[in-house]
Amino acid sequence: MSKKSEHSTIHDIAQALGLTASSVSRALNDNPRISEATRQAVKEQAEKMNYRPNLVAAGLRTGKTGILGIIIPLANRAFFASIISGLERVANQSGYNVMICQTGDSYEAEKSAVEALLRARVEGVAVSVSAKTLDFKHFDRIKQAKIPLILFDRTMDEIGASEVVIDDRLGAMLATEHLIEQGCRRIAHFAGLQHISIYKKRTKGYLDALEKHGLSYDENLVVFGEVKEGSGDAAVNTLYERGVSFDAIFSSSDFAAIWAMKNLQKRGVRIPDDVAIIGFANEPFTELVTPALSTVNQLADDLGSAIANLFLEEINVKKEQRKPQKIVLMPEIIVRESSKRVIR
Amino acid sequence: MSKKSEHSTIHDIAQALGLTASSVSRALNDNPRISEATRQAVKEQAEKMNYRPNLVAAGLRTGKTGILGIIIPLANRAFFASIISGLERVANQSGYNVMICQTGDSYEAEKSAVEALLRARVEGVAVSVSAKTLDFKHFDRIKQAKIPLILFDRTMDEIGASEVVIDDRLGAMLATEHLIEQGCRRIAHFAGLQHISIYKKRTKGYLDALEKHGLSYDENLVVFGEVKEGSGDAAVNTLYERGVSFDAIFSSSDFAAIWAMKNLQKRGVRIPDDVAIIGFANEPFTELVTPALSTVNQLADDLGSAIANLFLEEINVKKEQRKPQKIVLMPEIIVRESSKRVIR
DNA sequence: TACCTTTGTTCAATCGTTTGCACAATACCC
DNA sequence: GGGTATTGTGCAAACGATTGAACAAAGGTA
Repeated sequence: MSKKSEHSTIHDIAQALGLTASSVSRALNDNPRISEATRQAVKEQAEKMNYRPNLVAAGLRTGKTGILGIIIPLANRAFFASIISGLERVANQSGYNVMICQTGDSYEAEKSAVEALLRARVEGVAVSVSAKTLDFKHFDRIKQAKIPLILFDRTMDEIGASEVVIDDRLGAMLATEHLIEQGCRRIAHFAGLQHISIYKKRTKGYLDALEKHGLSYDENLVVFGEVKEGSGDAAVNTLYERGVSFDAIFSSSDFAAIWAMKNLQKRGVRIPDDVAIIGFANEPFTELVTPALSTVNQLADDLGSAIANLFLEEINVKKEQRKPQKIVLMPEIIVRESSKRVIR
Repeated sequence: MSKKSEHSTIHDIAQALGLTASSVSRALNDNPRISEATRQAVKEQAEKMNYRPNLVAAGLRTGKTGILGIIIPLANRAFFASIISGLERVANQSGYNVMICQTGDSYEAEKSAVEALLRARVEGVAVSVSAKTLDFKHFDRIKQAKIPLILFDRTMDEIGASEVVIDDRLGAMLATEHLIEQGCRRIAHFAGLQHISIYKKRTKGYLDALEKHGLSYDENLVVFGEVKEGSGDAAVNTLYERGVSFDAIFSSSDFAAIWAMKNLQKRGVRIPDDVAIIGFANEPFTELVTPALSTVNQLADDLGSAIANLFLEEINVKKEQRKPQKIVLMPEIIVRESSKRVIR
């Protein structure tokens, strides 16, 4: 019983049945060039011997490891966690495993993550580009390896890879229009850093909505800069310092929205009656705060499964004629108490 | 330039330098049996040729794939996401990659996750056992493979594997004591399903704290049953139906705590002055609700890194004499507004 | 009977590394 | 100078699967 290895191999099965390894291999893979009788016998014996195919050996021979790589800034963030979840679920259904690498938003870590995945010979890589990444040579290595490269969330046109994203402009537009429908006319906007494309697009959506409904743009209503937790608090202060009046806020981030809400509540402002608020991302906490925060659903789980599906599609296309695709998911707004005014 | 493979191999390097693959291999691995001169030459050439070691080939030969597997119910849950994050970070520092499998709390999925990871020849597996898992044969296969098996969060003594957990009893005790220190004397408890060990331990901690401080146990103050989102709401109703008075709640789950808080707020109960509340888990939303929810920090990230460290330790121990270890992390309470009464 | 298919199996090479062993060249010791 | 270490490389066999090609046995056809 105690072999050299802990696992039985196709050779062991072959020996037990008086066959060769090749026949066993073909039997297990349902190759037509094998008789039904031996196929059965082999499978029974495999079961009996607790045979478990060695994907490493098979991978060496075939070049297919059945592994997908994903590179993200931080696994411990709701958005990325959902993407991983969706990606793994779909990939797994097709027999693929998922390997994850975190960059901590460091350029160096991103580079070494790419190398690590290529060394492991993954069959494809999905990346949310690190915020600090400015050059893209390390992604060329993925293309040189001729495996699918799929960007999501934070994409970079320069790389010329497939993309899976949501329509940020549309999401922002829907959010802003919703506020307008609630009767709001002076809608403030927390815009985020504009060199990051998703924030730029959200601001575009805000502006488009205003224009569509004939509202004029007042630059005093827009606060640029990071949209992290504390900044929502600061942004409200900024609006007050400017002495500008507003009856709604569309924040490009749920975090900033929540802190803005806290600030306003402290000031005695009623939400949504005095100021309606809507955020962006559908972070888990948004439905737990009081009042529950309206937001834009980023469909993170769907993004993950879309990535997996695109990968499965690309993997079967001849590498040479693989054209970068762009998949755009349509976000939906989730209306909760923070923006739902009583019917006038 | 266009070889059969997309990657250069040690043979290519060897050929370019008039050496053999074995020497190249030794040079790259800093084997002492190689001259400094050729070591240099090989490394330069490798760099020049964009050589990337094929971990699949090496893994086949050595049996070491450099991959760690983790099996969790759902990646998209803050606690597990943090564990993944901590695990990946530490594992990565030691050159390991992480492969994840989700079970969706299904027994079947758990079984096939084990198989998938074993087929991929991971060097160790960390598992949070699915809620539906009642027999453990599939874990035997991991032990048969003689690789480290580490259980976390939901553990099962029956399996006889190493464990990394937090001291749930202590966390609960600290939480309850904190409430007592705030002057609370009639502390309600949302206990969760008692056949799940973590909830049982938390209830134990609650009882221990009461006893330590000479408070008598009133069964009317304890609500058993699931501690999911809606159930916090129902639990408060139950307390009112029982007509029992209480000045604090220790909930074994943040979710139940938050819904309890919402319920109480609707009833006009002031928090923390009328009822102080503390939850368990330090879910991300706890600091965002109003009032911010006190809770017990589960140290998920630390759990993840502890798992990685234990793995790294066990991997170097002769498989035969690997003894199951148990690592217990000490949780801390995080006091926020929901339980911090003004100094009397 | 001779020849051609079809069917099922074996043979042997291959994927890219690692590694025990052999072996040559040089260094060391008395 | 003869014998023994020491040092640096090469040889060749793994690791466990896959796969094109060869081949034997059986069946089919004229």
